[in-house]
Amino acid sequence: MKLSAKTRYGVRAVFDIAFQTQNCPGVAVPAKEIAEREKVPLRYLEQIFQDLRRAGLVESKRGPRGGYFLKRPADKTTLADLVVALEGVSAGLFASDARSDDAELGKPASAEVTCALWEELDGVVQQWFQQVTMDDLVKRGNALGLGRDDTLNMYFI
Amino acid sequence: MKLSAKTRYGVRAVFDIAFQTQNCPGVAVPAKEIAEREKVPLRYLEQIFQDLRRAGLVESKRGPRGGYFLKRPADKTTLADLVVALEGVSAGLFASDARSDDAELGKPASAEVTCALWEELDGVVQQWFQQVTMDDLVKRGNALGLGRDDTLNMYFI
DNA sequence: CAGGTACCCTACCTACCCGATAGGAAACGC
DNA sequence: GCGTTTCCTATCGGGTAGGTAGGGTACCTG
Repeated sequence: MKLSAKTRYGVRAVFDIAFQTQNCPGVAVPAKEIAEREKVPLRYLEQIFQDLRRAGLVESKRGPRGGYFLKRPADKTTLADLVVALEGVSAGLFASDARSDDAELGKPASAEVTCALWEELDGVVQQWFQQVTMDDLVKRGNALGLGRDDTLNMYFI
Repeated sequence: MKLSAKTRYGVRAVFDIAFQTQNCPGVAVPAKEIAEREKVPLRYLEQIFQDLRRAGLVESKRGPRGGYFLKRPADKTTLADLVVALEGVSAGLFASDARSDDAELGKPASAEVTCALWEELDGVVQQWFQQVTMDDLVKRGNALGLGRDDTLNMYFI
């Protein structure tokens, strides 16, 4: 009953990109910088970004001046997208295991009731995930007065 | 991002008692019967019931004719009670881990935003858990026409 | 009071998976 | 071509979920 560190790292990482590049969308942010700011092991963060890239949420640019940037605008990427990409579950965060209980020969008497229950919970949670966009988080960051790294904005002077 | 089998088993077990004794509340249901109906390993189910008993959700009676029965009426026991008792988390199902990220020296830049996020999610989920009672589940079971075991009602003829 | 029933307590074990580290290859920019 | 940065794969240690086991204790019945 908890989110994996992978997902939490991933949310922080994507938020970091969205926040840092809110004035210059599409600019690549190197993983190294993100790792330092967000206190995520670099080599582990790289793996996370691979998952995000394969899921079509970020794109990458190699070599100097390379890094990662959002494929879609920040208000089109939801927490649900991240969770699905990183938690490794397509649909049914809670219900999935309950299903396997039935699959085994001889389903429990109360399966009809409890399975429906977990699916409802899934619905509630997924709906909540879907209505939180990265842009929402950026706005929150601004409201809290979080600091941006200047190096990115340099090129806009 | 999933409930443990322990919690799922526990929900089924408590539902089983509530459902079987809906016409004769307070009658003890032996673990052995529950284990068979709900397809839960008996020795494991016993452990689960110990947690539930210590949490004050069920009471037990030893010896022949013994078993477990609900301490409170079914409409006063919520899913939240069960989850707290079995998942081993007092408060903060999601937020707990995010906290420890901060605790480590050098908190990530986005901690202010993301921690608040997980706490909100906690709130949503916990609220949902709190508004589902065992009695609700019993009603669902009846609506679905689930079968009760006759042996308990025998004594009411 | 004897013996079976059923709960109770503690220890232990094992397979899985999360989180992380590592090595090296491929692309890119200057 | 040389440094930078992403990309791919393998590996690995530790924690824990899930279940087994053994023995004890209360209770009822005959």
